Amino acid sequence: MTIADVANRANVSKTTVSRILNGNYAHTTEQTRDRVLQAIKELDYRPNALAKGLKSMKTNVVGIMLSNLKNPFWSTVLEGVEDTCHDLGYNLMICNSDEDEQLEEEYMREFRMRQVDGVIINPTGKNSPLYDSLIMEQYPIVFINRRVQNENASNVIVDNVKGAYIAVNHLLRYGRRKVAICMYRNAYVSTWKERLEGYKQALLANGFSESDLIIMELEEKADTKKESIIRLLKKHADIDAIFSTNNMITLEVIGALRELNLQVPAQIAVVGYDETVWAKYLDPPLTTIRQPGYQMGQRAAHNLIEMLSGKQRQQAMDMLEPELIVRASCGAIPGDTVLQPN
Amino acid sequence: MTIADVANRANVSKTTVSRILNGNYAHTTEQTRDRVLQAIKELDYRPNALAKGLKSMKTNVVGIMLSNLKNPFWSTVLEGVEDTCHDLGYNLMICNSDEDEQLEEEYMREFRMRQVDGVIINPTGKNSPLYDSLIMEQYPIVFINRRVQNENASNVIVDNVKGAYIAVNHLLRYGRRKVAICMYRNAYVSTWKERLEGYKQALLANGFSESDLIIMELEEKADTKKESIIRLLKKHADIDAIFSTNNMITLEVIGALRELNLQVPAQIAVVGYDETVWAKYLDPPLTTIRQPGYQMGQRAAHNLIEMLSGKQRQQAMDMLEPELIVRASCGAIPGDTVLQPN
DNA sequence: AACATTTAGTGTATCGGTTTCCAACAAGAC
DNA sequence: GTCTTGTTGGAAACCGATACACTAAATGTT
Repeated sequence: MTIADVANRANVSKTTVSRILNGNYAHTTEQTRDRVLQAIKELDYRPNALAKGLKSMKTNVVGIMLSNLKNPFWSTVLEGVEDTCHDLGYNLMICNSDEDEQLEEEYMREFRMRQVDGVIINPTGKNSPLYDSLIMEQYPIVFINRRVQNENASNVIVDNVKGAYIAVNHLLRYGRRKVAICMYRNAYVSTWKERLEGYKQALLANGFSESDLIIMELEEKADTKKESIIRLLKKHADIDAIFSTNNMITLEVIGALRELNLQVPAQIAVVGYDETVWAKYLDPPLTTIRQPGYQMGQRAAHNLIEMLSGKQRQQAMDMLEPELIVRASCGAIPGDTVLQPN
Repeated sequence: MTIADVANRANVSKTTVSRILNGNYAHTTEQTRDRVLQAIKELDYRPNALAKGLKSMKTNVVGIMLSNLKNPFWSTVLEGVEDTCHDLGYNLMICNSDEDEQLEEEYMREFRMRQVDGVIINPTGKNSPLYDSLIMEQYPIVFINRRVQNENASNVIVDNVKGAYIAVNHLLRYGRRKVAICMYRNAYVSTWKERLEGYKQALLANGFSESDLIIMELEEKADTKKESIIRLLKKHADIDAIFSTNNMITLEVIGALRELNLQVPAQIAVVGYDETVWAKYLDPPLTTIRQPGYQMGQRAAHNLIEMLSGKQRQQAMDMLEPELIVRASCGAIPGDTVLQPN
């Protein structure tokens, strides 16, 4: 079942069918148009996207590469990306680098062999030369969630410095004096650096000094995160608050606190990064920093596709706003208004 | 940069290059092979997958269609699918029917236009003629999570009757006498029917009768699920346990119980379907039925790809085992051994 | 030495579309 | 009546691979 079959049935040439399929009515009368559309319907003709893409150099497929598919945070982002792609006539190819720079390169290669029109990527952060060369050759790419330091990169991120700042500032405003940050040991990823920076800024802005920073670092790949946290909690026995920098860490922190029988928020207050469906049902309900995941996905897909149609320049830096959601775990009054820095 | 360029550079024909690229060394000496591989490397040649797919009628892409991308349950399944696809040399295309039968058809059409080798689908359940016709024409398709009633269908599912049975049986064994089931009102989806069936079987097996069934039905798309649950809880004021049939419903149930100030498990015990990362951190820690999501994804991808290589017959019914994870919310001793029906 | 067989490699059609260039014909200009 | 212009449509090249049908040379057989 090819375009030739349709052409035969309608007694026209392939050219004419192709024109009509693509809405190019310049060279056809309404009658031939009807004949062709009729034939298409009768034969239930489905164009072969491979052939089309091969000749036209455009597949209408975009790729998305995540670095940790397992984290439910991405469900929401993915939904935003998929919805937008569908609305704009694109299909989506997905892969998972699993924070592995080798895999990231390999998948990028596969995307390009498949002639994907562009890709959205949450970079591992470990492949700067790769990112740079892609940008240099103007390959359509949008970095999401994690920033890539290249002045010609297109990024869609959430303001991590601000998110961390409002979290920690909130804790300090409600009287906490020994606030620790709990994060992954990872030198490559912008999000961690920025959340650490926001934590630091909040402390300094509230009259604390560098020596008051309490940094609890975890191995990202380890299965023993909770044990590490317990160890760190024993080491820093005087802390009265924890700012936890992602949803997975937060769960482990809660587990550790429970195991040590430390009361939240009475003894230790907790603010977690990433609002989730379950945050409000935890014990106690968790104060979080909400990141607009769906919107981030939408924006990334939108920007990429604009870029493809040449409407938008390559370079862009979309910074979305995080939001503090106050619940009981931080020891403040739920319903309190959101605090802004400065 | 095409295969012709490589051929020129290595002073051989396209055919030879093609053979070497595909590991078909039958008609080449080691010397020419080296020359060609050298040329490939020097030119950083990347084969065009579109052209390859067009001619060879095989794309090495599989599609996955979910019906609710937003539910974090699918993160795990997706990871299993993606890992397996990657291991077996396939890429993955993803879409989201959002429980909409129109969209489901549309996406299916798109998959086929893109010459996807096969698809894994969590069906909306509303398109039986579509499923039947796909199966009839031997289109490679694996149904996941939800069963499609067609003797030639290939399904990968979890034993929902059993899952529900062990959940409810557990509640009854620990003395609950008024056990309600909380589920979506949806006539199309096998999972709901089967979980209801398991609930019923457990009651009957424990000496209860049809009249003891307490079914709390929710509108799936409504934003007011919690309110509905509260209304239903007031209506059935005498229940002492709730079996909640998916992770999202469970969260709403917990919210409703909290709002009504009903103590879990003292007044009402809860068992939820779907083990999640957060279940053990809820208040109280939640007893759940674990579904092997990653394994389900693995199996589905594996079966589909076997089917593509002709190694496996079309028909198949892979039934995975659910598992009871006992925590505090059901009122039984955590660490209790898993109960088996009969 | 003559012929058959095996090995190494090539030429070209093909997959199913798009696109460029050209043809046929009608209408309008002079 | 010829020339120009505009409209409708088709023939064929092309995108970049694969695969079939071949050939040329080397090797084996008697």
